[in-house]
Amino acid sequence: MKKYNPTETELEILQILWKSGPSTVRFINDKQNENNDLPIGKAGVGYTTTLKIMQIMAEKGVLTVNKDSRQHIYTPALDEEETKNKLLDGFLKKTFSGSAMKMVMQALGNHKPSQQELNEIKNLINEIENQSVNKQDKSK
Amino acid sequence: MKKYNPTETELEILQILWKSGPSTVRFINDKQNENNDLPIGKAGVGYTTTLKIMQIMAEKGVLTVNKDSRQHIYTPALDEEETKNKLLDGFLKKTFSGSAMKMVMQALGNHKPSQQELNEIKNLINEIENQSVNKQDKSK
DNA sequence: CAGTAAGTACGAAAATAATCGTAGATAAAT
DNA sequence: ATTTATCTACGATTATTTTCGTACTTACTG
Repeated sequence: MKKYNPTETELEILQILWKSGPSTVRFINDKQNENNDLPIGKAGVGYTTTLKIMQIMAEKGVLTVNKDSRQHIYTPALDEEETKNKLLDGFLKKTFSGSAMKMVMQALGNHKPSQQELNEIKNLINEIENQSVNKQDKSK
Repeated sequence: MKKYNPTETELEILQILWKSGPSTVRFINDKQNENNDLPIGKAGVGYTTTLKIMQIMAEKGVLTVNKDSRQHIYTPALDEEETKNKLLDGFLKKTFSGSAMKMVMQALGNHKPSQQELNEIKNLINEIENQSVNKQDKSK
């Protein structure tokens, strides 16, 4: 299994697909252009640009495509969470010497989380701790 | 102030500089080639490649260079923490829709931190909580 | 059915990043 | 004082990613 890394644009497209489900090129292209609210004079991404990228992605196997109807329907072939984990991993290696802790610390220290968010984390930490203490029947 | 984003290679060089302090091209190039332990047949990064990149970085103002001696000495012109924060921010936007929490949760859930690491985080959380409790009139 | 709108296919240009070869200058070694 | 090693300068090449123009094809409208 070779290592695949989505490019910027590919990732943007994947995100839209993960969020909205299988879509046409038209839909994706519209989303791209409304997301990146463009400066006054500047045009958005051309339709054929998006098309081309998505065709390439399909070639690579990153998307599957249903050609039954004229408007081809593209579906992400990669698991969202797994892909994000890989991206996170690569980012960690490059930027924080692979230390998730360093990054978490920096993210927490930097981003001033709300009390609610802090609680979420505390809960998660508790879960993790309990898990390792009594890993007996945790079938949740 | 325009937004600058180091490329892969530039970041690698910055990391070495941040870690080791002002350095010559030779030093950086050596580090690069010992870090990326290369597959048997494959050569490392050429010296002039590293040189060229660093010259470009200097042009951009990302590095400063002292040319007093023949071996030019390069120094990072960007603050490490600030730069990493920006990178983190960009990564969050692209990959986790800008939610630091989502990412932290995924990082924690994924990487199975040690008890020691968990404690560090708990401490940090406590610090943050106390901070917001004590400084009452802190309008955010 | 004619004409327009909306798709896909695909080659090729433009933009960006990374690599290297070669030349010339300076220092070090013998 | 030669020769050899080490540097910098810099153009040019390669690789990768993104963008788009153009040609077809198929649907829709009247």
